[in-house]
Amino acid sequence: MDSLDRPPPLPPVLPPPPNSPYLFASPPSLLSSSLLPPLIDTSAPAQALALPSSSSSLDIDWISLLSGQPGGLPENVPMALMENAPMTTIYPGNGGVADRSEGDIKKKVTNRTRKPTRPRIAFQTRSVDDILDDGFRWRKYGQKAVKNSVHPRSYYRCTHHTCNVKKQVQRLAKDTSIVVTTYEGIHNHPCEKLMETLTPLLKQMQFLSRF
DNA sequence: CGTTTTTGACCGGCGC
DNA sequence: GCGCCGGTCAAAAACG
Repeated sequence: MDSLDRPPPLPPVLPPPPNSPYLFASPPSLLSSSLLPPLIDTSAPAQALALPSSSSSLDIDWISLLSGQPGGLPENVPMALMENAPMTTIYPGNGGVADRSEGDIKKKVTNRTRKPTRPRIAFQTRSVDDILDDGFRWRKYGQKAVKNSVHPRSYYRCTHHTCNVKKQVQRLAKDTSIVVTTYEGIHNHPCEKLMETLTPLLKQMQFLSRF
C-alpha cells in the first residue's frame, strides 16, 4: 500500500467540546503547503530530536526548515507536519489513548519491547479515509479487533530502515466517522515526500540568494 | 520478484 | 493461577 497516492481526506472541523481536556491542532499531513505549528506531547518523557542537519547534497538546516523556527523543533515534537484541513483532537501524552470505558484504546500502554514510554500523540479526525497522508511511508504489521467496536485497529511501522516510529489507526466506536490515529515515537529522518517537494524550491532559493 | 498486506499464533501485562 | 486483552511476530498470500 502506498498512502502517498491517495487523495487528501477532507474531514470537517471538529469543534472542541466544552471543558475539553484535550489540545487541539490539525492532523499530520504534508499535502498542504502550509506548515502549521507542530504537535506537543504534554506528558511524555523528553526526547531530543535527532535529525540530520544536512541530509542531502544540499547544505540545508532541515531542523530549522521543518520546524519553522531557528534552532529546530522543541522537544517531543514529531517530524510529522500539519495539514491545513481539519481541526483535530490531540489527546494528552499518555499515548493519546482514550478512556477504556469507551472501548477504543487501552488506558495503560503496555509496550512489549521497550519499557520507557515514547512520545505518543493521537489525532482524532473526521474522515472517510482511514489512512491520512502524513508524507511518511508506513508498512502495516498487524490488525486487531477492538473490544466494543466493530472496527479493527491497524498497526503500522515507518518503512525507513533506521526509523522506529509506529502508528495505530482505528475508528471511534462512538462515532465511526471519526478516525483516531496514534503516533508513537519521533522520525529520525526527513520526510521523503516533503523533500521531493521542497528540494527544487530550495535549490532555486539558494541559487537566487547568491545575488 | 521484491515489497506489502493479511491473519493466526504468540507474548506479556493486568485484573480477578 | 487463569483468562482476557492489546501489541507484535512471521509465514503465506496478494500485489505491482
